[in-house]
Amino acid sequence: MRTVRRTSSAALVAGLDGVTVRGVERRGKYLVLRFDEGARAMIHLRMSGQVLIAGRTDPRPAHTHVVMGLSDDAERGRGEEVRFVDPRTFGEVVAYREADAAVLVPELDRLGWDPLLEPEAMTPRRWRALLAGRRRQLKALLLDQHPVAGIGNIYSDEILHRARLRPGRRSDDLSAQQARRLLGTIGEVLAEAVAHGGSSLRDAQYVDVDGRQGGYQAFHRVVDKEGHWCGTCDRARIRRSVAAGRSSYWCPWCQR
DNA sequence: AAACAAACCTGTGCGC
DNA sequence: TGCGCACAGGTTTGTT
Repeated sequence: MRTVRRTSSAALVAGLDGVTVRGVERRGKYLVLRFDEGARAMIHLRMSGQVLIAGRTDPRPAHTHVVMGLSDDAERGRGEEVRFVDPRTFGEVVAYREADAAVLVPELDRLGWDPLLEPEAMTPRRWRALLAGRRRQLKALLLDQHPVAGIGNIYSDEILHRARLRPGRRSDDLSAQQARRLLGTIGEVLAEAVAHGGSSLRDAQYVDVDGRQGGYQAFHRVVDKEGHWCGTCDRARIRRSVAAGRSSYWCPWCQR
C-alpha cells in the first residue's frame, strides 16, 4: 500500500515484530519511535494522517493502513493497538534500523532548527544572519523545513500576523527589531498551539491519539477568516492570497 | 537562488 | 437531490 512505500510491508512487519518501545520523539513534523536493538519507525501524517490508539475490538476506521498491536499494559488498559489512518495516503510509515537512517530517512538529517525542542539554539544574532542570508518571502522561509522545522501553513500565517509582517515580505528586508519579534512569535505561537492540542479545521482531520480534536483554532487570528474584521486591530478585513503556492491569510492593517 | 507548477490521493463543500 | 469543480494541514522534483 502507498502508506508503506520505502520498504515492503513484510519488512515493516518483520522490523517491528516483538520490539519494545524505548522512546517516542517528534522532530519537526516527523514522529520517530525508538525501539530496543536499534529498531526505529518514522511516521509522517502529511495532509490527512492520524495516529490513533484504540482497543483491539473497536471497529477500525476506514483508511486504516498500518496497525501495531501493543502488549497488555497496566496503565493504559489491555488490548490496545496503534493505528495509522490516512484517507489521502500522503502520509508515511517507515520501519528501519538505526544504522540505516541516513539511507532510508535522509530527510531527518536535513531538518532545521526546532523551536520547541531547542528554543535557545537560535540566538537573535544567528536568526538575523539566517534571514539576511536569503532573499525569500517570509512565508516560504517559515514553511521550508530546512532552516526551521515544524511550521506548516496554519502556524506560518498565525506567526506572521502576530509578528506584524506580511507573508510576502522579503527575509533580508527586516529591521533588527522586526527580526527579533518574528523569532519571539515563532516560539510563542507554537507553544500555545501545542498547549491547546493543535488546530483542527473544518474537516476535523487533526486529532490526538485518543481521537480528540485540537482547540487552538478558537485562537486563530487570521487562518480561515477571509473577509472577517481583524479581531486585533478592528480596522481591516482579513485577506487571503497565495504566497509560496499556499493559501495565506493576513491583515492588511496589522501586517506590513 | 528562489519562485512556481505539478505530482502524489480522497473527501468535502460549494454553485448550479 | 445530485453533479462537477475547486480546494484542503505537506513534501519532493523539475522547470523557469
